[in-house]
Amino acid sequence: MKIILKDGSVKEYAGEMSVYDIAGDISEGLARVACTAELDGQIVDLRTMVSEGEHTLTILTFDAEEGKSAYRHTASHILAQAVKRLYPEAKLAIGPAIKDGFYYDFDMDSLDRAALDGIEKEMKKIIKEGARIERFTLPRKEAVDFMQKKEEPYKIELIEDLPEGEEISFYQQGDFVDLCAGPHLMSTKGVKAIKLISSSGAYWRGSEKNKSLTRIYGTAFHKKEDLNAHLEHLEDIKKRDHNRLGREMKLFTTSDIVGQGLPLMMPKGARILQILQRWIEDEESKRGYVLTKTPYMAKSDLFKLSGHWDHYKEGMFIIGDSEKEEDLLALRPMTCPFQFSIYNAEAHSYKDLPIRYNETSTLFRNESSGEMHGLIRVRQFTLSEGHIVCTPEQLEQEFRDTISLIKYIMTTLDIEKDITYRFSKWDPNNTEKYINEPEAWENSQNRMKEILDKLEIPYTEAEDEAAFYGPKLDLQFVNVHGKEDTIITIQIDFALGKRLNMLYTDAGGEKKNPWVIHRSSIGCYERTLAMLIEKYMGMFPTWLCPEQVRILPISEKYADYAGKVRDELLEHDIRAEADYRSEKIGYKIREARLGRIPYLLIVGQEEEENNTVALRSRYKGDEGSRKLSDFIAEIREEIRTKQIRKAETV
RNA sequence: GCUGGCGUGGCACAGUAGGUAGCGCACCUCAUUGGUAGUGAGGAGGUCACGGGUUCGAUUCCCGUCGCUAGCUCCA
Repeated sequence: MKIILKDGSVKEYAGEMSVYDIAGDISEGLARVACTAELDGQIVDLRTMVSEGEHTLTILTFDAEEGKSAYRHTASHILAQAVKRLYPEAKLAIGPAIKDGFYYDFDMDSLDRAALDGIEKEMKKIIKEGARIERFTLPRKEAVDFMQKKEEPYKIELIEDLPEGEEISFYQQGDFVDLCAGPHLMSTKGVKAIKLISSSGAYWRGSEKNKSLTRIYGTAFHKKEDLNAHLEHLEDIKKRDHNRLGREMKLFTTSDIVGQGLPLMMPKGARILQILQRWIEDEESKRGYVLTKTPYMAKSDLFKLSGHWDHYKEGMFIIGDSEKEEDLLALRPMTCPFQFSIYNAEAHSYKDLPIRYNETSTLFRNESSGEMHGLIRVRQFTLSEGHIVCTPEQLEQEFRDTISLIKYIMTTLDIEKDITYRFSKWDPNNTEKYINEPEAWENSQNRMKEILDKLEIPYTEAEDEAAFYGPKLDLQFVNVHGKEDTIITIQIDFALGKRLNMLYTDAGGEKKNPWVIHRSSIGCYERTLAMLIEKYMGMFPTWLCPEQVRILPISEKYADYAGKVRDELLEHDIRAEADYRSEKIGYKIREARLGRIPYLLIVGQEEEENNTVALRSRYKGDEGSRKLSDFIAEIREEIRTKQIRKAETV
């Protein structure tokens, strides 16, 4: 047979050979580090026998994504083996490789850190033993019998769910056998550096209706140094965690007695939200939006009409005694029905459309207790919420304009590279969650897809992620923990206009239901702030800083001048504080040192005499002395243009 | 909601194999200080989240509640 390697060179062999043996023939070193291979475009196990004929073959090592997967998947089997040795009664579920590591789910009691350490030790022992990993297959019936004998009910369920005719493969290392599609390394010895990270609960097959299993997370690297670097990196990114940084920077706090999911914005945090909100409201106004201000609650009748009562009741705070239902009020989880009521307060002609409503809208959602997280998942939040009411002909242009607004916001905040687009569609089988009008769903999803493709938006599609009334384009952000959240959303709504009987008169005098775009521009302010904290590690761009300049007199003698400088800055809308207490200089400049206050002005005799300031910035460090008026002009320009400057010194 | 972990002065943490608690930073007072967490002296601040149980005695052990947190599930 003829094997074409990735560098184009050709090897010829007589008779069948395994991928592993070919790797060994290329070089012994390559065989040692081989994790998996790509044979004729398919990822295959190293044990795969290559038949006669011409083939292309690339040996994949830990450096390749697929290699990492195979490597870590093998590590997960070692984990499973170790667990079975220490806890023979544990039942195996599944154990895949994931980004940066692997996990394995077991039906067993929960584990503490000491138990994890014990398992980790056993894993290292297994690696040292270096058992060969063998692959074999069984017919379905025998596979089930085999797992029955091993008393592995979850594995039996998995086998039974495999499509008829699919090859059922197993991997064995020593006395441990696992149902697995592979690929795997050739020996447990191949796994060099492992670490168990944590354990937690996880539902069997991801459904809360099923049994809760114990999941163990771990990671594995080819080199010890890389593992250590990764662990350090994990520690490092925790320092960006908005939940930690936001509290440390006194942006927000929480209180047991106030309640879960109800963060308290402290003066600095509130300041940032105010800056963002003013900016967004002004920007939207420039783009033809009109502001509304609607109630925080409404009679349940409104939500029954809108469909929220049927599709979103679980997520709502209901006020009043549910026994006397006619009197029930509910806090609003969304603004739509309110803005629609404003629309309905007058008669509309097609000439009025589009109408773009926006509101900085405080919303309430009764999230389950385990969902709350810092500023990212809360029970009360403020959304830059808007609804565009338009004709079918206007839909595309309005969608375009919405995207353009969002892009402007993301560019200004410098987060456009940090987000991904998700086209969220309904699931026709989930009739509980969605308004069941398949035709309307098809129609609006097609409409959205068409627009997205035209705008060349690089999106991924997601089933069963839509709103109950229509498809969404979600802008996704990944937080420091690697968890993805929606930061901004644009939705096409085919349903609520009809439900709430929204109408306009078209050119022919006919009454019609308009289309509605639900959209956020900057998202929910709390969540967006969380993202900005993590993005900037607390070093916000100057225009967003709650404190932009701090003035420090070198001795109390110059406190007056420091005060004068501060007043002058405040006069020019620059947020400045002066600190007279010279014994505090050291501590007070800590934040400036960390880059959280971008500018530090030091003043003494020389500065007072010449009306100058000695400037230190996070951008350039010691920038020397300059005229106060020059400094003011510079910083004002930076704030006005919302510059994103890169910190060169911190 | 589920499965873990955690909850000690404003913040970040020690500690107690059960005998009612400390450190650092911050805070207050005095002195000193012309240069980037300055120095010296002194001081205040905690019923160890809350409720119950076991015990002669609980911050420490057990149970419950609340909150924080990592996942899962669900969502902006």
